[in-house]
Amino acid sequence: MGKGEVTRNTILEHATQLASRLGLDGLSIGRLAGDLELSKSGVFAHFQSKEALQIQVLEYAREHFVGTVIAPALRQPRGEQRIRALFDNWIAWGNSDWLPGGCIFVAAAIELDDQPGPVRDTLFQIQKDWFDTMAQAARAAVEAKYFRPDTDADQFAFEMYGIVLGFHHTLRLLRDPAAEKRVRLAFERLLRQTSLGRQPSQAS
Amino acid sequence: MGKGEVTRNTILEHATQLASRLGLDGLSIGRLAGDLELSKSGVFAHFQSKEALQIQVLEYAREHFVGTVIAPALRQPRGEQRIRALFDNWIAWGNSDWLPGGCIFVAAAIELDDQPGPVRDTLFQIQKDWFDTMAQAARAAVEAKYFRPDTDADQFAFEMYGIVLGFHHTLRLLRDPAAEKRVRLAFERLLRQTSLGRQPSQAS
DNA sequence: GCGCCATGCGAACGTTCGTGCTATTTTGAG
DNA sequence: CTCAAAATAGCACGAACGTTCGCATGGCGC
Repeated sequence: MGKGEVTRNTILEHATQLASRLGLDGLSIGRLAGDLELSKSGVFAHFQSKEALQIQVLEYAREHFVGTVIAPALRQPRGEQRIRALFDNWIAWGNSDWLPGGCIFVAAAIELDDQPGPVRDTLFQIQKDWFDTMAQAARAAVEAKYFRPDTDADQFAFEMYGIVLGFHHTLRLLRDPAAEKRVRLAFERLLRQTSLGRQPSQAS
Repeated sequence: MGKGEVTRNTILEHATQLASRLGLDGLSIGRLAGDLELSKSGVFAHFQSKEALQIQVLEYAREHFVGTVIAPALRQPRGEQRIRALFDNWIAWGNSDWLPGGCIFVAAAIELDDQPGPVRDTLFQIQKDWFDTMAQAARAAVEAKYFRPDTDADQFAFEMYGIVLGFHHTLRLLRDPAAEKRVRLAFERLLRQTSLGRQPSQAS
């Protein structure tokens, strides 16, 4: 790994953390250069444009997300353990010190939701893949006889997503110390209702 | 209402819609002036600073939120009807043409969650009040014998909040046409589980 | 209908932004 | 050790930002 690549990684690391606090748009090349004691043009030279920097930040974050959230969970057996691992890792990801401003994908989703372009497209794909991963884990949980056979996997992913989003807002804006307790309660409720084993008749 | 106040309202109206798309930080006085065919200094004169403008935008949006979401719901009888009205009005608010970029409070919450200052404080209070309104409606639903007597009203508010946030993301970033169906399904599930009437034994 | 004061304009300020150039320094292969 | 190539610095640009100031002007109370 040449020196340039080392610098590039350093920049991306810092940029990712900065973007989690200030948003992808709040990222500025001058700020990055100042923080890392580089020249503005030195930083700029590693990326052809600010837009390219934003995209690479998203991809850099995705690699970490896959490595710390998805991959470990997929090493768990299908069913309850994998579902719970996805959830726990996700919660830990949003709280990690590595992202001082909270989940960068949540921040970016709000920021980019009506700003068409390649950056949005990148984020869209990341989020879509994540949804699919959750839904796929739900389908595997059905096969593993953990979830009810009539489970709507996409609906499960939707509800899981909402629960974690609620956690993110409650923790980060409202600073509610009960946020983690609440999110776990909500998830248990979702699991209880989706899983086999004593659950309501839930007609139709 | 003097001329100045009329202009001020026009500015705030446009600023609110702009902020819903670009964020409170993306708001720029020059952009506002251009759109409204005013001079930059003319716009600026109505507010002492950009920060004051941001705060007034939030308060302007809150008035609308109270008027179109909360007040009509509070005119419904306690219990199921009021709970459903809160939910329906909220969904409609997030979809309304009046907010072309989606709920401005959601956008602002992400943007401001780690940027201390008076703007964040204003939003914090708005969101806290909204949480309290939901929880209070849940308590009223308990009194009205719609919700189970052991209902945790704050937990209900948390879950309702998460469900709607999931809707917001699914609709706005993923553009999933099934978003509205999903959010209604999730809410029905929450209601079924919280309300009296055939519900699971839900031990402990 | 006079006169004042709210209202808005125009120009300018110092910064910061992203983005080009052209040098200069640093790196690593032969 | 040499020298081309890679990496970074330096400088400048045009544009946009929030903010300030002095000046015109027109709406409205008296």
